[in-house]
Parts: sequence; C-alpha cells; structure tokens
Amino acid sequence: MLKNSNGANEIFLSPYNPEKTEGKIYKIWEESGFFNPDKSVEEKLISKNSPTFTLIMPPTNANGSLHAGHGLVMTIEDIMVRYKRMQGFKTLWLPGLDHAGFETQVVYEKKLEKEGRTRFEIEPKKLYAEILDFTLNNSKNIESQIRKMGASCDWSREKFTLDNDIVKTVYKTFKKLSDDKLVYRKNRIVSWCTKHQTSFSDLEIKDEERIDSFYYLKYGPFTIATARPETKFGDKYVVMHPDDKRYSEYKDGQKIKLEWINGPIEATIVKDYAVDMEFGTGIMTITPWHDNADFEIAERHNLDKEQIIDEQGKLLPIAGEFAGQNIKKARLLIVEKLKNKGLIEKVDENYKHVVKTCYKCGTVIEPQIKSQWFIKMKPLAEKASQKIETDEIKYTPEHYKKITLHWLENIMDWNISRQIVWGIPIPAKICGKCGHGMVDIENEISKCNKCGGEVAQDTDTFDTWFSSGQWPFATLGFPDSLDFKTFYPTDVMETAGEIIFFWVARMIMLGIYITGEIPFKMVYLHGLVLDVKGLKMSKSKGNVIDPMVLTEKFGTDALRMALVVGNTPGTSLALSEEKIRAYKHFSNKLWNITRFILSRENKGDIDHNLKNELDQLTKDITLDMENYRFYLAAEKLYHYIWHTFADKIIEESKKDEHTGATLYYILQTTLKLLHPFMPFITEEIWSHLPQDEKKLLMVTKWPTEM
RNA sequence: GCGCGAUUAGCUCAGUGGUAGAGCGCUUUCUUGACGUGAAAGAGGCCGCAGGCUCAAUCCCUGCAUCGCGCACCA
Repeated sequence: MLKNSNGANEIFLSPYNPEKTEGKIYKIWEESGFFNPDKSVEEKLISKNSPTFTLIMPPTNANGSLHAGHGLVMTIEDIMVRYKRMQGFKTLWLPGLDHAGFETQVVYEKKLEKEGRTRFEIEPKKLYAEILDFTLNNSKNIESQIRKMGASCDWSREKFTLDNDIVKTVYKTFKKLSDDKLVYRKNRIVSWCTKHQTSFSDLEIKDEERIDSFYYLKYGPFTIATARPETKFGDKYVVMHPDDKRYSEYKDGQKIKLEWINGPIEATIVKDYAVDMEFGTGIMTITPWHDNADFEIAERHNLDKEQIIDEQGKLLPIAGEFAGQNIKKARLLIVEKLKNKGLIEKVDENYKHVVKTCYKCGTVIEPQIKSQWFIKMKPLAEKASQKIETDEIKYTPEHYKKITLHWLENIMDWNISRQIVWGIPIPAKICGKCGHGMVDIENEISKCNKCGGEVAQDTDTFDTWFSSGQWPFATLGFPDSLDFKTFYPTDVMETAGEIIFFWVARMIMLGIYITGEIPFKMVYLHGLVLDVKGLKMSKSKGNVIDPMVLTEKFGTDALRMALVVGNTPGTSLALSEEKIRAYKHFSNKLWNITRFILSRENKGDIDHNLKNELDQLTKDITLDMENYRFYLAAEKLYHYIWHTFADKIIEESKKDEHTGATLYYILQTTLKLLHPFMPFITEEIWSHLPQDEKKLLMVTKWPTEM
C-alpha cells in the first residue's frame, strides 16, 4: 500500500508555476531516452516485437519560428504519440526540418533587399551558401520551440530535407521516374512570376477576381474581345468553333489580310472546339506563348508560337514602338493607339474575371513557354485513387477523401523545375546546342546523346514539394534500413488541411510508386488557427499570436488544452486568451486537488461505485482516442476532474476519513488519462506521489477498465 | 458553373432519432482549512427557413437562404 505520512509536499503550497516545471520536466524526459522507441525495448517496457506506431512530423521550416498552427500540430501529434506510447506501442515520432525552398528564398531576398542587395547579382553558389548559413543558424530556434510545446519526438532521428541521404533518395526517385518515362523535359507553357523570376506548379497560383476593361477589337471582318490588348501584337490566328453558323463561310486554314496594331498582317482561320460560341463574339485570336488555352490550341493545330513579353514583363521588339515597356504601363498607350486607328469597337468597363497571381507576392502571373522538367501524374494518381477509394488510406475528417479523389481525377502534369538556387539541384544535363535534357545522377554525361553537342549542368532546383513528397520513406531510410522495415508504412499523417494537394496527395502517389506500399494509413487534417475574431493571422494584419508568448503567460499545458478542446478536425479554431486562461485555472485546480490528497492518508478500500464510474470514463476516453476525437476526450477529462472528482468526490470525502485510497486511485488514473493532453503538470505531480515503483508517467501503462 | 463544409446560449463551439450541452461572459450569495486561478445557486436557446420520412426530428431525406472554402474556367 502506498503511504504518505509527511503531509503535503512543500511545492504544493504555492499555486502551480509552469515556468518552474516545464523546462525541468522536458529535460528529464529527453535525458531518459524514452522519446526513442529503442529505449523502451532496452528497458524491457515493451518487447522488440511490440506493435509499432509511427508518425512522421511535417518538417518545419528550419529558418522560421513556431506559429500558432505549429503549436496545434505539436499538440495533436504529441497527444497521439504519448497515448500510443503509454499503450505499449513501439512508438516513433520522427521530427524534421524543412529547407522550404521558395519560402526561405523569398525571406532571404527580403533580407537582401533591406541590405540594398539583390539575388540576381550574387553568384549562385555563394547565394546558396549564404542561405544555408542563415537557415542553419535559425534552426536551433525552431527546435527549442518544438521542445517548449512538449513534443516527445525522437530527436536522435531528426532529419533535414537537405541531408545527404535524403537528397540521394530524391535523386533515385527522379531517376526511376525518368527510366519509367514518367518524367519528361519539354517546352511547355508554365506559370511565371516576373518578380520572383521562377515558374510554379498550378498549385502555387492564386486566383484573384478583378474588374477590368474588356476591349472589343476590330480584327479584319471579325470582332474579337480581350482584357489584355498588350499581348495581341503577334496574334495571327483567328479561332472559331467549327459548328458556329455565323462563321460557316470561313474555312479552316483560310488566309485573310487585315490591318492590325502595328500595320497590315495576314491572319489564318483556325476551327477549334475549344471556342465557346456563347462567349464574347464567339471568335478569338490566340497568343500561344502567354496563355494556357491558346497554347493548347496551337499545339493541336501545329501553329507558330511567338514570345511577346519577356521574363521581366517587358514587351519584346515585336511590339514595335512599345518594345521595352512594362506591360502594365503599356496597356493604356496601346489602347490609345488602337482607338486612334479606329480598331476599338466598344469597351466593357465592368468586366469581371479571374486573374492568376503569384501566391506569395500577388504579382500577375505571366505564362511563358519554357523548357522544364514535368512529371506525368496520371499513372501515379490512378494508383493513389484506388488506395483511397478502398479506404486503405482513410481520412479524418472523411470529406477530404472526396476532395482528394476529385483532385486526383483531374490532375495535371507537375512542373518540378524552379529557377531558384535554394533547393536540391536537379541532377540533369542540358544540351547547349539542341536543348535536350538528360537525367544524370552520377555526373557522367559530357556530350548530348541526341546531337553530340556540349552539355551543361541544369541550373534549376526541384520544387520543394517534390522532395518533401518523399518524406515518409526518405526519412526512414528506404529501402534497406531497419527503421524502414520496422516503421513503414507509417500510421498517421497529421497536417494542415491547406496542404492536402501540395503535400499529402503527392506523398501518397510517390510513396506508392517508390515503395509499393501506402506511406500512411490515416490522414488526419487539422484546420487553421485563427485570431480571437476568427480572422486569419497575418503579419500585415498584425494579429499574429506567438505561441511562445502564450506558453510563458499561461503554461504549455494550458495552451495545449485550449488548442485541442472543441477543435474538431478540419475546422478552424478561433484562439482566445480567455480560453487559455481557463485551462491555466484548470492546471491550478489539479495542483490543489493534489495538495489536498497528499494531506490525506492513503488507506481504506477503493470505493466500488466510484471505481466503476472512473472505469466508464476510461472506456469513453480510450474510445475517443482511438477515433481521433481528442477534442471530446480532453473536455470529458476536464469536466470529470473538476466537477466530479473535485466538486463531488473530494467534497464528500471530507466527511469520511477512510477514503484516502480511493482519492489516490482516482488521482493516479486521471493523471494517466490526462497526460497526453497536459504532459508537464501531470508528470510533475506524478513525481511527487508516493509510489512503490518510480517510473516516469510518460511510460506508465495507459489505464484499462477492469 | 461544379463540388465541399457551416448555420445550436451574448461570444467561441461540442453533441444527440425521445426533457438541449461546455468554456468564457453575465446575475446573486459565500472570508466553511485543498484551491477566490475558488465554492453554491441562477438567468439565457421555436438547435437558419420550408417541406418530407417517423409514434417521435435540432439530428435522417429534399429544397431554399446566408456565410466560408475548394476546383474549373471564355479570349
């Protein structure tokens, strides 16, 4: 029997102070070695063959600092991991840092800008070294913040997205894709940001609704409509629907002479089903170099393509007198000229349409034709869809399943070339003569295998998501390592709903493609953490809440509870200080409960009814945990501890001296149940309880009902 | 345009085919030895609108409205 004749421990005489506890406790945990599953095997807490539970942490941006969303990630994942660890699973939570290619480069460019420098005048190798330095210097910061959140991840297995073994895996994947003819280099239209001087995948483009002028222009016998007159200089094809009776007198391939912006031209009639007869005049001219749909039409009919706008967004010599001008400024001047030439029929000033913009800087995307590496996604997507349809990979919340399947069905080829230095260099050679691209992992190609011309190293880097899309198997050391064999496929991928396509879908596709197995069995998606008014946090709005400030003010346990209670998966959460304060009070309540109980003697029998009631709670909580309903489990615990244990059971116990054993039993059990949610205070209290066996709460067995 | 969510107390949100729940806020009382970061009591809701299935609907079905999000877009 447990005994405590010394009365309350002195530490409980003052209110709970998270500051005095958290750092100390984390250190004890970390030094215990139990974040590493191998330690539990070594200490015989579990066996070598115990079932595994694996969670790979979404790699956090190494140069950033923890924001509220990360706080949520660390909380939810730590809850899952601590729960499974206590249940005796061989539990691995593998942390990682992300070089975050484009994101970091943009941050660094801003820094350069402040110093009056620009990346375009720094030699690429030097720039890379500078950013690497910058990133590594900052990475200690994020690691310590992850620790502050109480994350019980295995730091000994930490990975960085630029680690040699990761890069090696990524190269092997690229090679395999190339061997399987799933990767190709081709001149294709890409989304180009004139500010950042790089192309993007379709996911990195944001649609923005705008109201612009819509110009109806005379084009020989036709009227065409456009919102972008500045692109029209080279338009020499006029396209109409083959079934459009209004234009049936014109034949495909027919030439007509007409007066255009900079003088007379000869235009060719093209008939294509892509034209919408209902829209505008049902007739259009095309600019294949700078428009997706036009590019497709030109490809179908094998038409000439001509560049009108350069990479900086300036007009090329084809624009005649407007050459060298920025398109934004040139538009009005061009319209003026068109007006003077009598080529404008009418202008709709209220034209509502969608403009594609850079998700980072909002600059209007200028599509350009460029030679880049693309991945053929259809075959990969089909296999992924199948695994999702059959629920081999499940989604929480479920409706993300449909969203993902819909996206996979309509998937486009993925442009993985980025014109930035901060990333994994694409292992390929480009022929200087014919432009042919060759995958070259071993750096052994010196002549073009097509034309024999001189080759040069591709200067582009991979889209960050191409490498992070391989994260689950790359971090575990595919294909030969023991970790890979032990921990793959992983159990849960917990991440933000926002990056379901960017990251989750691609991990599924690449994971299946490379390993033949799904990378994880469950996708758990959390929503956004919003400010108290329900607005998205942003630096420009100045409403960013720093989780580190909150942990200092209220304690990490309180913050964790505030982040998890009432936060159903997939929906966003408005975070208020009031809510966190409520759980700070709860910490203190638990502290005082302990103080009272320690003043009692641990004797008597355990009350059967109370034990049954607690068993029922244990059952409920366990079921909630199994079903990822952490928001419910946390709330039930809060309610039981405060309003049943403290308000009723403890109050009643004051009338009866022989209830000590029951109180100790309930306290111990609730500490175990609460540990995944509030790890610091529960571990601290646990360490002060008189017990026969001194073991960390963290590796104490999860209660089962009896 | 297509799809997906949401709509419940003043606020933020849970939840259930059968008398509506939590936190915060609000009102009143309490200097009782664990805790005022507390205790006790209380006010506050046609569970968006209209139909349908059902003995019974806040919950299931249909439609509508409003808000949010995603996807696709026509020059």
